[in-house]
Amino acid sequence: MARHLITSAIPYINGIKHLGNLIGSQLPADLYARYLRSTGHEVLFLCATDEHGTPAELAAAKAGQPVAEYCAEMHQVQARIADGFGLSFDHFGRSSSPQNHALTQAFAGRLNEVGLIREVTEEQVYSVTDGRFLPDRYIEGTCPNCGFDSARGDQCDNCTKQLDPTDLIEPHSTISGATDLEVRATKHLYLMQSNLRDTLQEWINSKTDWPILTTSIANKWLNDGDGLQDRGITRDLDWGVAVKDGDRDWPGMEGKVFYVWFDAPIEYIACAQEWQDAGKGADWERWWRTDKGADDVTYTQFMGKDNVPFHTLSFPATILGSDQPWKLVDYIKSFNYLNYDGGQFSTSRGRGVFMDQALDILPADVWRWWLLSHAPESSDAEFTWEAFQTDVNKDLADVLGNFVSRITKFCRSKFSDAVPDGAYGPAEDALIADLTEKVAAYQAHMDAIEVRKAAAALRAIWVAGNEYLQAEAPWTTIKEDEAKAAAQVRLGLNLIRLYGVLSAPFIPTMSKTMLESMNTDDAWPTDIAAALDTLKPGHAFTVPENLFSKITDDQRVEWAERFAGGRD
RNA sequence: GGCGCGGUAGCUCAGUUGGUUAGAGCGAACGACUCAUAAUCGUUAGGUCGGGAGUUCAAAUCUCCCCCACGCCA
Repeated sequence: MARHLITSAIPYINGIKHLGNLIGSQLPADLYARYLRSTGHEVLFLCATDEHGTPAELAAAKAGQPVAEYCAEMHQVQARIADGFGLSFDHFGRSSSPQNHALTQAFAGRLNEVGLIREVTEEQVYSVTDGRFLPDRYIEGTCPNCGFDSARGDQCDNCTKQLDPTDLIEPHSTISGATDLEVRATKHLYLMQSNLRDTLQEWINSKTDWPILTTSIANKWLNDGDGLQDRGITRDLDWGVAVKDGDRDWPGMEGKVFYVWFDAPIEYIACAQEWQDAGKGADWERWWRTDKGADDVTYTQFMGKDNVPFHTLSFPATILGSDQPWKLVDYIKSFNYLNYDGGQFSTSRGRGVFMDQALDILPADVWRWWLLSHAPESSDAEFTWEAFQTDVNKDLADVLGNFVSRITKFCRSKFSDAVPDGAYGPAEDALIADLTEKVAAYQAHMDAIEVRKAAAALRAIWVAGNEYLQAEAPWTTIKEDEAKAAAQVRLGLNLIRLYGVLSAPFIPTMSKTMLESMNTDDAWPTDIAAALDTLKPGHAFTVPENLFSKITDDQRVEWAERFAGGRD
């Protein structure tokens, strides 16, 4: 029994995420959390919404709501959908929480105390009409290079030339369209990451067991060009964590907030405080402070590859820079992207399936199974409706669902709604030996967080049951030796229980149905022979409804059409 | 243009430190079975491992060059 802290990258607040976002961090994190809990470990699994920054302000304005209200509402929406997918967070927090505000300010104060903060005065574009400084990408104008009339302040999308907002001809605000822009001086705080370069490099170098994807991205940022650069950690915005030096005011920084990428990862820690304050647990520092019990915690982070630099460098720079005994991440599991039918998922164009839509058309377990068994671990992966249909129909309906169906219905028609009595023989012993190996392989992949391989191993365990039934053919056996057929059926019913237990991390709802039908517990097997002897003769069960109805060709065609693009 | 991850059977992917006839699932063909969601089980077919050169007794696996896809950055 060990202690595991697990966090998923925190999704941004403005809108509902698509399936690519889901499989990129929350879903595999949930798989791992569920597996560790099932196998008897102590787990704290945290996630939250990332609520600060300009996009949230603009989304709120578009919705005609105050930003705090908008965020509170969207947090509820995301929480409900996460629940629908069975994401078993111990707490789903908010980066806008009072806990995170205080902790973020405390970190900034501490970093200032140890001399890792410097003040920089820079020139930025200010929109008089909007009454605010504009980030580069909210300024558009004509490209001085190619004449494209919708070039953004940071880059021209037409000729790809990198720009400064001041380069643009006839620049205007994309928020209001205002043209009364002026350049004003403004002061910001920079985290001196360059001072921590060697420390970070040494730390990254020590992580020899991390995925190549993770370390290569980190090394690129550490060594590319002039190496790791100092980073601005404040912004001229209203919505965010007010810049303070601990709990004191920060002279000259009035009216400014911390950059969203400074406060968002700190929410991983603050979320544990929220978890405690919500009455769900106690002693949060036992998970986060190595001087207060967290020295035996294994901390695993899950995220998409776009988040890797912030988790391998920026956030560790905050932690290491503080020189305080905060828990550092032990393992980063990063994912590539899931593509949709030959292209990218697109939030702006509504291309692909979004989490709420997915739950509208099919049970969560179906999505969980397909996404996890195709997790983009080694490279980008591809979602197509054809593959989705054949894969889930085959795996969930034909291999697993039909197994449950055939054995329970056979038992009911030839025996009763109770486990029949019969002694196991050589064939059953052989299956037990085979499954002992297969379960060990499954667990090895789960321990290593090899998601696809674990799915394949689990499927092989399901298939073994069908192989056994086909070879032993109780429907034939029963004609000459009823006791032997009874043993075969008893084993089959016990297999349903075993499958229910082992499959729970992937398909928790179907697993629950299986276990409830078998009227049994969910104790993780340590000995397969014992596990397959759990349901004793006479144990009553019920024949469940089919676990999963297949996706029809008509449905596939309709959905492919519906999700091709055009969502608002 | 630079950098990064990839390019293995029709499809989706495995292939650990180079070593016997390159693997799995799906799909296909054929066969078996009939308890079951026309499900299941078995057998077979199919790849000059992106292209070229090199190192080696031996390369999908190492080196160099090139091509392609995707991504990041200038």
